Amino acid sequence: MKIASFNINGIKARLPRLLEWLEETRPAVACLQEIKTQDEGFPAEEFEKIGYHAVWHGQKGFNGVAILADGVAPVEMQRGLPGDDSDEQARYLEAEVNGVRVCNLYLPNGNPQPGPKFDYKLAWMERLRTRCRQHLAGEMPTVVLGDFNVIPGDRDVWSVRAMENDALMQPQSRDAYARLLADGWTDAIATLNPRGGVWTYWDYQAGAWQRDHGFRIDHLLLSPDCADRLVAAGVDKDHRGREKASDHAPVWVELKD
DNA sequence: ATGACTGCCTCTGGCAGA
Repeated sequence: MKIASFNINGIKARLPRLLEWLEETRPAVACLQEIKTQDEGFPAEEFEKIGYHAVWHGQKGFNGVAILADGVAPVEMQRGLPGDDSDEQARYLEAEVNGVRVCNLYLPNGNPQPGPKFDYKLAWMERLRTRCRQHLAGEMPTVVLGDFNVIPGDRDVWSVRAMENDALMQPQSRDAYARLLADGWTDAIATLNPRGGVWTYWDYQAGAWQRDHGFRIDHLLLSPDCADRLVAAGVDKDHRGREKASDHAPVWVELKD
């Protein structure tokens, strides 16, 4: 089964491109981030028309995540990241699809750093690690995927110097990501591309796409039983170059059935 | 060059993004 993640940067603005991508690549599960709509505005019927059922967790104006499944209804298991009752941001949604637990996340950006937004990011990452450890202790095959807003290493960015002060690649952000992985998760794209040079995001500004000035922040993490089933993983890079594209490209992993 | 672009909701400019 193919499981994909796509930060779409606004579901209303992106709907034609999103439907096109789903029909062309037909993932069994598609996790979306930055839907930027309230629950009432989510266009579920547009996905139903092409055979996808959805669960979603929206918020007015920004954030928001959704999980789509081909021909089967995802069974929602968790809405919002546990660990802080005061956190109102719609950044996390879990569902079970065909025996696999899918954890879809939109991790806080954290800029500017230092500051309260960076503190929120790091605290969020600790909460995520706690949640993920619980999953590793359980029985269900699990994939944790989405926009992590972390550049894991220097080989994951076009220019270390250009990004050195960014929250996405501060040592604290990288250490938190490394600690999460060390608990037992496999970064699918990194495992299959050990030399790096794979980007999932290109800024709209400064001709970043045309110059291939990108970095890798969208990740697919596999529990050990899913890692044993890893067949392939990749980036649908050509979708970033289309008319009215998101600033992220879709990423995906193929698991043996 | 403290720049650059895009989407959202609308206080049509300010915020957020990364």
